[in-house]
Amino acid sequence: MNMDLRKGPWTAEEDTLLNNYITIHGEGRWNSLARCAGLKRTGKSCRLRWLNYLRPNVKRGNITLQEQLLILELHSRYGNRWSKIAQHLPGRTDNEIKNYWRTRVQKQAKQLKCDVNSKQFRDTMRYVWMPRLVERIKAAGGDSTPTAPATYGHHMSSQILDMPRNGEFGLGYSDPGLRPEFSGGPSEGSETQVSPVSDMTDYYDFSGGHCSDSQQNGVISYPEQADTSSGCLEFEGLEQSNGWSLGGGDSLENLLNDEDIWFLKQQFFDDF
DNA sequence: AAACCGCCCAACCGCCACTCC
DNA sequence: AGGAGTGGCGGTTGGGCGGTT
Repeated sequence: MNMDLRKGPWTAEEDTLLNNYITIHGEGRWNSLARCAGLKRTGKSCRLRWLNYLRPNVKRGNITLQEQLLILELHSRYGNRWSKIAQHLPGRTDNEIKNYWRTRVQKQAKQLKCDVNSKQFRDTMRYVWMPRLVERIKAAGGDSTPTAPATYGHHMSSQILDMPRNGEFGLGYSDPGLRPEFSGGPSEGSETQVSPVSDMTDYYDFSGGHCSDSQQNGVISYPEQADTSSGCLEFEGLEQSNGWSLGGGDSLENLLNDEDIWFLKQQFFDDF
């Protein structure tokens, strides 16, 4: 009924109005809040703006390696339940995680010409990207000691990062209500930062590096996966036949170059 | 220099669940 | 019980921007 409701990008004035009102009166009852604050917006719009942008401690951009790993793991568990995933990433909104997934992860699936929900793609994430993320977090986060990266509580970090040498991989949340504790705001300390456009690439290195500990003998066991028919995926012979290895890199964008895509198709997507 | 293209992300939309009267 | 109002969630869109031709 409201004829002059505004849509589209928020102005600085609107942000100020919303911020000031919530500072004084608190959030909630969004429709009446919008009216009382003098905003020509729907309650929904106000709520979204507050939760995704104005709310204190909200983090935007620079999704860390640790956060990437968490997102991948949590998505394998929860699927597209973004708000559920966001609960484990303090300061991150469901919207941002959803955007991250669509722009970064789904892009890789697209390059592989497979469905992002397919078992093949999930396996690629689990057995290739995630172990590589763990390695890179370890490498960037410091050393081989149990010391946690700055952004994680020790409980979480020990679960995520102390990947057993026998190649088992899994975050192993023993507590379903576990929430990793980040030490501070964005861009702090030794937190492993990645640029918004370099998230998940560069984990493949076909130039001839070495296979990681997590993939010794070319076999990765993944005992915690209940939703796949096999908990073990063979990487045997990959290096020999293709010179494939999992060397380091700095960004995921280059993770799947043309050769990588070709190779992965050969290995995992032979229905092409 | 300008046109084009693809990516990113803020914001909107539709649906569903919950609460209150 | 049921209808209205509201909140929350996942999917989708479109504008801005940077890179490329």
